Amino acid sequence: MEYKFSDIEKKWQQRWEEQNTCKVESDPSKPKYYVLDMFPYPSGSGLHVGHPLGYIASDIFARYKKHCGCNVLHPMGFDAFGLPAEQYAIQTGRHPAVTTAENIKRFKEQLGAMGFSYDWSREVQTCDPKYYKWTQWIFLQLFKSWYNKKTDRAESIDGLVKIFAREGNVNVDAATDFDTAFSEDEWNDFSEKQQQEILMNYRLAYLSYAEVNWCPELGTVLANDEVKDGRSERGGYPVVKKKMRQWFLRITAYAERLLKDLDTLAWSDSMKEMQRNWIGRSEGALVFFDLPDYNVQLEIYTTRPDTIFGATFMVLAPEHPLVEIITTPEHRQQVAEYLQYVQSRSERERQAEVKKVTGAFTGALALNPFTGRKIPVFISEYVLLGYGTGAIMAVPSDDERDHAFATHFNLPIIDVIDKGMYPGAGREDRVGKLINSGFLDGMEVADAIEAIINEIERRGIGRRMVQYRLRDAIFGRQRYWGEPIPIYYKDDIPYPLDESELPLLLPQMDDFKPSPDGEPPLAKLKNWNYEPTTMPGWAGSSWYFLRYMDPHNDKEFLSKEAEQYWQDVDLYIGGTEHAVGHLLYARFWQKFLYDRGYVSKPEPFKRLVNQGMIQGSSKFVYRISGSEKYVSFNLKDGYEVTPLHVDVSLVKNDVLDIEAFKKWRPENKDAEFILEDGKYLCGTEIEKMSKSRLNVVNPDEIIAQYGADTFRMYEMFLGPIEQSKPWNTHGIDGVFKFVRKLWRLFYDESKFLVTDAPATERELKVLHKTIKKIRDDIERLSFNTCISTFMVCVNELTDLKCSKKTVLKDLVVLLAPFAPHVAEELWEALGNKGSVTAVPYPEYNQKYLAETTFEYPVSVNGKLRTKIELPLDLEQSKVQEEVLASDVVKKWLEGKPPKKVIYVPGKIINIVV
RNA sequence: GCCCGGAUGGCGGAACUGGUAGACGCGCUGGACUCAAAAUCCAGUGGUGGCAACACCGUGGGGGUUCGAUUCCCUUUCCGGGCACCA
Repeated sequence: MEYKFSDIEKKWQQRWEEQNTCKVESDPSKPKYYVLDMFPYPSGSGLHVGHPLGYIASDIFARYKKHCGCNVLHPMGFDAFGLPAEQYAIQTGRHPAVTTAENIKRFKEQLGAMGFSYDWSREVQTCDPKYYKWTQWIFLQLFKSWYNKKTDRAESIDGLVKIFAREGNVNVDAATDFDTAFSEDEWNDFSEKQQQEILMNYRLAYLSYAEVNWCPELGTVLANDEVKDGRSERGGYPVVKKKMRQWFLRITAYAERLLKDLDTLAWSDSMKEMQRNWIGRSEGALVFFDLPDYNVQLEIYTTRPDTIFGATFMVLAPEHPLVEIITTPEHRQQVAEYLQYVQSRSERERQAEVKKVTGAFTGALALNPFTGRKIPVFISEYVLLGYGTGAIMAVPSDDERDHAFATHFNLPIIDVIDKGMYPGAGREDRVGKLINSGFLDGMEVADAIEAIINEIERRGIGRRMVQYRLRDAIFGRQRYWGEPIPIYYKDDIPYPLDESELPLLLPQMDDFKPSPDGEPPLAKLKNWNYEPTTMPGWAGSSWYFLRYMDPHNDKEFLSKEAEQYWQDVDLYIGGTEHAVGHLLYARFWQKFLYDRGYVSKPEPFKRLVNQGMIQGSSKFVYRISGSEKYVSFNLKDGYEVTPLHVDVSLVKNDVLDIEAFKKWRPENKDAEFILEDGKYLCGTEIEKMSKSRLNVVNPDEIIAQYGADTFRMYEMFLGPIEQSKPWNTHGIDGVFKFVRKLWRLFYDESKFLVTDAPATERELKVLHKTIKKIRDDIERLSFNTCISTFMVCVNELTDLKCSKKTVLKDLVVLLAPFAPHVAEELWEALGNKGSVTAVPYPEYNQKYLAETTFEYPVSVNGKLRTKIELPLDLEQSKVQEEVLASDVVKKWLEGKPPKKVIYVPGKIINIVV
């Protein structure tokens, strides 16, 4: 009988569906295990071979855990709101709701063909009102909460109102920029509008004016992580800074906890490091510098207060509010020109020319509180308004940028650190001894920092301060295809919708082109009295993992019972591209919900694995400029050529199918070719897999040719999941051969070969060795070595002609997570009823692994000389005796006694002479 | 510039805590079957020398620790990723 994968796979996929094999319910009698994939954005081009890499890995692990007796939650859904569908709609006139639904259908078909064990009854789609009702609900909870620094958690805003009414805000320590004190009497006298405006400063979801990343092309603002190199991540359009009224989420309140709790997570070091850098904690001091000629103080932040004796000038960000006040009449002109220049520069230019020194003198002088000298105040774009206080004390002796600035403007430089044995050290290194620094002289940097901060605090001219680079997240988007924000306005005051009014449905619209002035599409609707911006793409993905636990609940976002049972994600698999976006926001929402008592775990994802990207190998043809002639790869150097992407399906082993190429596009029909050895060879480049690069390999084709089981195993066989690698189909035959070889242990051309004969010791050894290795390797997600182990096992069983039921039945179960279809088929062939999924995973028996003797490699001075068979756990003295008795060893020792004999049981014997 | 990774045959990659480097697969070479091809099966396959047994070299380069290093330490080159005027 032949191995007919397409029949087998169809049969089992159908049966799993009919029998609800993958459905899972809370079951307190079993331990839970939650395996999650990052749900995909359903793009119009469907899945390519790169997408399933992580899904296959998670499916193997989920199935494995099921075999181990766990109750496994392994769901899938779609991140269905977002820019691409809306952009596509604007170009084609097709409504995003329609195209999204189509795309999801296609994705589900493709996923189904790969035999994943998803419980589709738990599917979520972020654009479904039944889902986004609860996204809106969480937003309302954020709106109705503030962050109490005293208790270090989010609390109800109603509680805050009570405190205000009772004692004003003087005893309140909240996460806010608001610093105006008021008493209980003042609070009670404020108008409704004034009260609401004050409360807005405390809410975790709040409206504020701020510089935002505005993308005119997309007609919307973007979060920091959606901007790369001054361009939008989606589409690559220019981004400019713009001051706008926006919704924000106060993620900065959680900066310290988001940082600290990273230590509790089983994530890769690089992933944690990326989050640490993004949060960007630094310790330093806030210091006030007097401006004697004005009645104001300049607040600066520094991480190196010890260098204050070397501060010879100050620099403000150009947009700093004090610039207007302190600029002297004679410098007004210069400053205005400089501000003009700064304005004219795009974010991109500014980033590209960071080395360029620019700035202007305001004419104002500040007083260095420690040297007592008057120092000039400059403005320059190298100081950013958004970080610290937007002003610095410049220490040109120790800061590279300050030094460049001082040199350019001819300002004094005073050495304050004697670097000693670290002459190349910079300010970050914090090494050396203080000089020219009054009472700090002779101190090590670390001690000096302590001493100066104490002195600053004693004099009341500043204080210790921790600063984060993390900014509050902009939450509104001037776009259509997203969750409406459940806020309405009365007298221009924003109020939350009542929870009973949720969901606030996204109204049907046909024309939702963005306008360049920032007017959101919903504002065009006459009877829309709600907030006109919608939520960003990451809103729905910040909590979807919780909804899977209780997807159909229309009373709560998540019931207590479901939450208590499933708790958190045990294994999360997805790409690195979400390091500082989704993964940070999701942790933030989880912590918020934890504070408010809705979930019981402060972190959502215990273990995170980042699958690598599968790149495409793009193929190129070389057109001779100004002609219809194409020259083969190795001959192209003699010509002036333009490389053009060619569809990978037209190329086999770098050879172009010329006829197919001519038919491929009408403009190619008269193409001529300069061949080498009668063939046209294409060039290759490894790039990201994408439609535009014509290098997309579709999994459907591979599955049609080899079947899903081979496809799954081949993707795993390519290498470690974490590694990125280019797709190539060359090796897939090897995996396919393995499945057929396994099949041939069960069937030859005509009959079923399996017998009930007892297995030999030798066969059991092969089996149990395999069980142990597979179990160990699955646990550390080393699936590529699992496949190799299976191959070795089947090769050995084939050599032994072992078609014995006792051996094969364990092997089939062992293989089931990897190749579920063929495993089910063979399990049934062995006379078993029911799905193999329910069968316990085989345990290995130490008895069959334990060797009594071991062939020891014997080395002399670390060089392998011979091998000698010895009982495994022999005493050192016995070993010595045995080894030295050997003729070969005697020869190597040349009659001299050895200095030492090193014996590691089960590993090696080494003789030192 | 800073911070993380990584470098092993012709190729993808194995070697879990220092212990026989190159598992497994691809490719290649030779052979069997065949009129022939495909498919399948068998054997070989890191390099150099040798008819051979065997010897020497070998995990990007240099150095170190160790009886023993792909693995640990220092240094250097190259590649990938992230951040980037963050005070």
